[in-house]
Amino acid sequence: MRRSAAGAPPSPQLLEELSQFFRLLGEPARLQLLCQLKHQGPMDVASLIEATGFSQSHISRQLGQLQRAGLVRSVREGTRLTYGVADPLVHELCNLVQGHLKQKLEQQLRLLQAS
Amino acid sequence: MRRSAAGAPPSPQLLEELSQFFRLLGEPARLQLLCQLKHQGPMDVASLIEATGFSQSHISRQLGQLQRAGLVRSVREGTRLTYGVADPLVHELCNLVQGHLKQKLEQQLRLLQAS
DNA sequence: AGCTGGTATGACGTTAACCGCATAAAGGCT
DNA sequence: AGCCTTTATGCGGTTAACGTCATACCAGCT
Repeated sequence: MRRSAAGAPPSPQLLEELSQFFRLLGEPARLQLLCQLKHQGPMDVASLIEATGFSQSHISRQLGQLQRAGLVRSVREGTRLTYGVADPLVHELCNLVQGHLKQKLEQQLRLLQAS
Repeated sequence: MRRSAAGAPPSPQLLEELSQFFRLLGEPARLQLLCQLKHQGPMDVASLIEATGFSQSHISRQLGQLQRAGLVRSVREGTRLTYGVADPLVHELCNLVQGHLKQKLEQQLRLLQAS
């Protein structure tokens, strides 16, 4: 067992899928929609428009992508759709990254205080 | 305590930083470099060029971004630099997402078999 | 059926990111 | 000092994604 070598090298295809997923969260608008849904619970599109100020078509596109990725699920209520988070994954990811960002800032603080 | 409402609503600034971080991993080239370093351990730039086929300037730029994000750290060895992963975070993130992708595929399989 | 409210989608301008080429900057030699 | 090797950076073309407008689609109602 080699040191520092973890698992198998990821195939190009997996690499592409992983980066494609991360790219979804790399767009502030989509991340905002996800956080909004996480924070407020399921919402219909009209509420999302009101909450974010985005246009209807924009929201529809973003939610479509998120739904295809399995992050969000829609339920019909009469003529309108209500969207909700379908997987807590995003929340966990954000928490992990947030912890990393915090650590980085603390480190920078220590460097400044040491000078 | 409200149901389905987790934590505070993320500030626009945090949202931007989070998405910026995810955008780093949204580029296949960067993710490949990270995985390469994770898999092989620390490597110098020449080895990375050989392993990935990317141009020197390209690699330098990507590693620069990753280093500013605190994901990678460089050590001078004479005239050349050796880069290594500075945070296991990316590995954890990829594992989480990979699990999600797997689950999604299994679900699609079940849907096909049910038809 | 037609009509209305709600959502998705084709087309398109605009912005941002990638990526390579050439070159500058930095460190190590004689 | 000069020279060479290695890495970083300004510049520019190209590609991909965003975001809007207009429009098509879809479900429910009279």
